[in-house]
Amino acid sequence: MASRSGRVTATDVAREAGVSQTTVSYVLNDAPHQKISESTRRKVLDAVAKLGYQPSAAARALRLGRSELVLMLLPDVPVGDSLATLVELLGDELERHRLSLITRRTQHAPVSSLWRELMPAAVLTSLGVSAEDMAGMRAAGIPVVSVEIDAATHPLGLPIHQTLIGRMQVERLAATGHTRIGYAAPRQPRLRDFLEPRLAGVRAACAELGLEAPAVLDVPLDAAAAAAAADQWHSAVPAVTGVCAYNDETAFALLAGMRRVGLSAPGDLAVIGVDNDKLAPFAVPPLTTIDNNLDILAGRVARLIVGSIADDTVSAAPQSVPVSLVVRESA
Amino acid sequence: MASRSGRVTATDVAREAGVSQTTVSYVLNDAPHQKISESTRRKVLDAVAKLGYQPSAAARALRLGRSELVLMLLPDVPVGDSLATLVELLGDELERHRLSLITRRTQHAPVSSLWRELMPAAVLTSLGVSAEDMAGMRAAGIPVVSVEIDAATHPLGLPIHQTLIGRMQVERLAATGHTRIGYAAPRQPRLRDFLEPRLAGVRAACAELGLEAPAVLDVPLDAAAAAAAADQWHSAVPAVTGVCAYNDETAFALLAGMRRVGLSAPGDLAVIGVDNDKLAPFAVPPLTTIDNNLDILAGRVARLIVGSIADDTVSAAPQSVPVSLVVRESA
DNA sequence: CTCCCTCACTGTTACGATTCAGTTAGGCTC
DNA sequence: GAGCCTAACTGAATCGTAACAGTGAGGGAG
Repeated sequence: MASRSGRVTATDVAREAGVSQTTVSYVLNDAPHQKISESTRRKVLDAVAKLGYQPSAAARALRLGRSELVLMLLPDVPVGDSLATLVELLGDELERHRLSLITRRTQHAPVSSLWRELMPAAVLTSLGVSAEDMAGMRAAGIPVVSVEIDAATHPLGLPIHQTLIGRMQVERLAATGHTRIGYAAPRQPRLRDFLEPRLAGVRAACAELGLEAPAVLDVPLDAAAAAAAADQWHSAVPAVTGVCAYNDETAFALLAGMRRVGLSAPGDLAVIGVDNDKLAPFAVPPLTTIDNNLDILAGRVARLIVGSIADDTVSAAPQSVPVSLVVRESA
Repeated sequence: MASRSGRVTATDVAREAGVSQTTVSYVLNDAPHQKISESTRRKVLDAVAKLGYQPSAAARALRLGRSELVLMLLPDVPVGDSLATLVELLGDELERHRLSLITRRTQHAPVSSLWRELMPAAVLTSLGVSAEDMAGMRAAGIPVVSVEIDAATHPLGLPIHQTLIGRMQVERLAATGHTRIGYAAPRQPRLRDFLEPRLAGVRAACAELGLEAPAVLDVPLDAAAAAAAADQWHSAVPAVTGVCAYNDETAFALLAGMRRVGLSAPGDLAVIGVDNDKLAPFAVPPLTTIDNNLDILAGRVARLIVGSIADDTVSAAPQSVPVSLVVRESA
């Protein structure tokens, strides 16, 4: 049945169904403006089922000039629980639309060679794509969706309000009576692009609430170093009594450091994280944190991508993704 | 310069360099058995650089009958820190060989439609691919690498000795004086395929060391439920004094549960996890665990894949990946 | 009866790369 | 100087799909 090669092609299906290959293509693609009789359609679909025909992604991509891949460009940062979750959810969501998600670190290869080579159906970026690449992709008709830090710079962006996250951290601490706020920053310089807007939010909230500016300290993922930071906050005059951590990992490290120097949360130092890590409920004490609701974000991003592939028009102005406070015991 | 369409093709390069398109292809692929003069080679490469030519992955895939994608089939399980890390490391490693990693949940789509559609350069599987699919892929010349549970059933497998992991957990507990062992199993039924060999290792080690069979209890990711399990172990007669957790997440939940009922590790109940999660050092007390060295595994898997694509022959019998004990304080 | 229109298809080309099977031009041998 | 060989190329077929541009049959209008 199958031609000389092993593969079952649309031509094989056509032969089996007694129609032309063109007709097979029309049936399978529900081609608009083409009248196909019900009997023919049935014959084709039966032949497809019988032969187990599966269209070749490569041939389709060559013909259409675009593949069914979605390229996600990641900042060159170790993925934490939250980013991994986003990638996972997004992959599942896109899969429902027959799209495959490919992730690449921005750093490793020039971005242009990637998209020119893969002809992705869409590109998903969070940061650091050059203006030329943006222009090139636009010229090639590739929709670019950015999960944003700064919604202003990118047209088709889905903002995560990083500043809002920082704001909410401070508001929680202020609401529980803390007036002198600390900020636990991770050491990795690569995270700075995420760190800065969050910290800006913290600063802004402090200013608005009439609090002193936050005392920023590095808290690396190391209990001993974190202990030093905890001690420094605690023994400051006036003492820092509430700390916003960059994320839950940093918060875990800080809590471990505090334990070393005999401090406990929230009594000596209240701690609030970001991400709602899977392990956050098991921290000592259970970690109060900000959930950025990546499941919702993933759904929206997927819809935005699918929409911009189909319509070829920019969808409605993207809404900011909700962010919620998860109160446990650490703050 | 570029033909009517936007894309720069090999034909454009050929025109620019004043040679045939065939020659361009030979130069770019370093075609063996083809003599290309140095001057021609230079002309072609100059034209490539000048035009910014990037070969079309789709066209190449169509011609060669195989793409540059590596398909990783995942069991339908929420990805934890360790699996996410493996995926990340593997992606980076494969990227160095111009391969792109695509992950898919086994459950969602029939596997056959996936590989027939994508024509991947290789398939990476850990579990649950049907015999027909295996045969089909073999027939299509797609190398299948399995990161193994059971090295016996798959020919080109890279075994992670899950049983060895269980064994090492028990050995650690026995070495620190524990004689009555518990096993903290996750609730998700999907994890059973990983759970069973680990538990088998635990059972075997207990038997060999002359200990009673392990007391297996469900420990879901919920502190209250984990507390019940902890209490049950502690109040058994004779009491269970050391628990092997399925993984670090389960261990975190168990430690949280113990805290609720006033038990502490390792005094009342020693706890040992698996995975060496990023947060394991920050557990209370810091979590003793088994590191399955996924970075090493990722490197080996990548090499195995690249090797089997290139040689088309099965590489040397794969060695089992080292597994190591990380001693902290919980056991 | 002729003309035209619609329905339901089919023939053929193009997408961009790889590669088999030639085809020159020049040098060497006898 | 005829014959042969090799180096250094080029022409054309091919992979599987999509879709443009027909094509014949049947029916209705005039």
